[in-house]
Amino acid sequence: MAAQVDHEDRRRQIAEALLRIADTQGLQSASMRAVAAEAGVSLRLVQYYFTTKEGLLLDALARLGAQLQARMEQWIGAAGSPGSPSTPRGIVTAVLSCILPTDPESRRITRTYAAYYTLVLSDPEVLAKHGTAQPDLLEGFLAKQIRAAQQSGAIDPRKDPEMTAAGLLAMVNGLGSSVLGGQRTGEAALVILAHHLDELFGAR
Amino acid sequence: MAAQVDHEDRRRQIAEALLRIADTQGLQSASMRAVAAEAGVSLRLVQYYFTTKEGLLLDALARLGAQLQARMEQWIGAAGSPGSPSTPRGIVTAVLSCILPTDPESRRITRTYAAYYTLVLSDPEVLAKHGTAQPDLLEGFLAKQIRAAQQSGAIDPRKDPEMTAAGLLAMVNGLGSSVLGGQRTGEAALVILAHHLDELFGAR
DNA sequence: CATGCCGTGATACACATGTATCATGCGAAT
DNA sequence: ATTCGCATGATACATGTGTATCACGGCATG
Repeated sequence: MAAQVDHEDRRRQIAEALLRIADTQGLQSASMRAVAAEAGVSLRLVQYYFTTKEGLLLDALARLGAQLQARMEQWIGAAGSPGSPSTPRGIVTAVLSCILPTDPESRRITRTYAAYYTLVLSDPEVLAKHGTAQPDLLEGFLAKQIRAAQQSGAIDPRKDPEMTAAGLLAMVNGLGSSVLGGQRTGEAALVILAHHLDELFGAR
Repeated sequence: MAAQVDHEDRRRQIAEALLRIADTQGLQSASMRAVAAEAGVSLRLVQYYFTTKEGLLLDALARLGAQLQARMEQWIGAAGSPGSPSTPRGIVTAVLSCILPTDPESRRITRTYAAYYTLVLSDPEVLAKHGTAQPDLLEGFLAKQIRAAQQSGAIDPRKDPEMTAAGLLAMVNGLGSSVLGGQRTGEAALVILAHHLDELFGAR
């Protein structure tokens, strides 16, 4: 039987309020009361749907992960739409540059992830499955694309795919951090990434 | 006249207690009382030497920066001691690999910096001068070393020094984050870095 | 109609936190 | 020797926090 109100909708509404606060003011400002106010509901409601704060944090993090994944799939799809059908280079470029905080959406996602980062460091065991699974998968995916590019002759076959993928991903992460820290603009980071991708693939 | 007690000593003692807590439990656990307890002094003393908490945080951050810089200079010096006198490649390798969280000391520094990172994101203006100056200087320094290596023929002269330096630094940052997040061991990160440095300089 | 349960509001509670205040001791300068 | 100022201790205060409790309304089912 359908409940009187849509629970999932409520949960989403509250969790996204949490993410909004984490983005704009950091996670330490995301108190239960602040989340309730941001979501336009009472404190009791937040308690009702997510019994504890940890539950709320975890649920919101899961949603954030889903958002990032959706965004990546969208960018990968868009990479092969107008021209050639999804060359490895296009896919790698899409994945990496969609992580970089250039547009408002990616800025939001990156900032919010950064807000969670500190939390993970002080509470390593709680978020074990969420934190490590995603990056490793991404790294493997990139390595596969690189290997494909090597077989089609686009990349020097002497390069190690795993190491190259890991290096690229780490670089994008670091570039993202520098953008968030205000040291560099998002466009500048994108230029640096493009430069290195140009160097990796034989284009000149 | 010399004060009854050495103020600088006390300040250092308290600030390092703050850094110790930030390293092990994160900055959000570094309350004034916790810092006082860790330093073995009364809460009043912490208030006395650093009137406000913000003052304490800033002072501790400055000390952390000094520690990192000292460590880097030491590693740069050690890079040219046994063999050749400080080749650019040695310097670049030393600088980058000394940032990576491999030994306990660098783990401590990196973790503590990470703890401050979130703070900078939510309070961008307070730490404006401290946050942006250091990385930019480092990047320029690395670019200079790369340019020198190009002139001595060790690096492909067609590479852009600034972009290469920025990319390397970002990569090391990202690698450090992955190590702290438990995704990778410090040695693994070092291997990846070495691999990319081998690729940059012509060695094979 | 009665009953019981789900959704929701108001409020309480215990605690931690940053900061301020009051007080005291102790060395030094007049 | 007295007085003044620095260093330090004990404690108070206002506020924000996560969580728990009590109470009430409405809808479905008997």
